[in-house]
Amino acid sequence: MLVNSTVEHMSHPKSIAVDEKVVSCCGPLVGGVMSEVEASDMAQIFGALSDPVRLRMLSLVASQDEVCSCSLEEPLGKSQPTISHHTRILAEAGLIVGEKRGRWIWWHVVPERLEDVARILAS
Amino acid sequence: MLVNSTVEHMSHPKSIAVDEKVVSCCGPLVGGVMSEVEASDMAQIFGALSDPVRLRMLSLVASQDEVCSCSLEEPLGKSQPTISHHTRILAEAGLIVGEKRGRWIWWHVVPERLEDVARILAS
DNA sequence: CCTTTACATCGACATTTGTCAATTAAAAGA
DNA sequence: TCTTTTAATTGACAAATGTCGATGTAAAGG
Repeated sequence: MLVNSTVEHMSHPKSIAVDEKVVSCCGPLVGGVMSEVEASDMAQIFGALSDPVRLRMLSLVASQDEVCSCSLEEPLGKSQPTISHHTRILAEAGLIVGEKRGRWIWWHVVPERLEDVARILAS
Repeated sequence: MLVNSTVEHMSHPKSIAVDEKVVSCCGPLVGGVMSEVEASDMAQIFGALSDPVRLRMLSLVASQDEVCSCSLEEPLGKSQPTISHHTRILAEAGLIVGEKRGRWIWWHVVPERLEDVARILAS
């Protein structure tokens, strides 16, 4: 999500089921069959990781610990609206966070979130 | 992939880059920016995990260690062609393997594959 | 053979997704 | 206030995706 440095933190809107029920406990191998709600929440996260541009974007953000949107256009070869579109999807999945300072938004990864997703798969 | 018990094992067709370069070493946080080929390979795997029906299907298969396609239709509430479609996508991502015995195909998960994907995220 | 059963394939369709040009919004500096 | 810069939003469009009915295929049993 996007965080304004002069304002309170926003919580991830769609991460409740994953955070509390799935991630903290176990992977899909345990605890019976996944509910439709759990499945939809998890699908949203994996959907954010299912695009090559977003995966390269994520690795770019991870390679430094702060990257502004403007410096993503050139290495990814995409237009400014497309970059904005993809950062939004990664942010809504809780994988990156943007902090607005002046005219720029500085993105950084959320390592705990990546670990959460990893824990879903390997119980 | 699909494995016929009377025939040799098939290797996963699209998993080379992930298996050798990404998974065995590190997550997206290390080793510079991801190449387009690596990103496409990983996106295919995450794409297989980005659908609620497939996630529930995976958890169903994981909950027992062998499930035939026919017993997936009812709990998932989808038609037989749709089930076939989704099993194929999960299998092409290397997440499940099907073994044909008689008229049935018995599916089971590939835990090592799940661990591979987990290792991509949490280096 | 013929029938039945389990699964794959095909064709069609609606929905979703990725993309960009054009425009809007907001922040900073002159 | 006016201009510049950075990012979000809108509108449009092609491509990909999920779904099912209809049909094809292969295995087993009469």
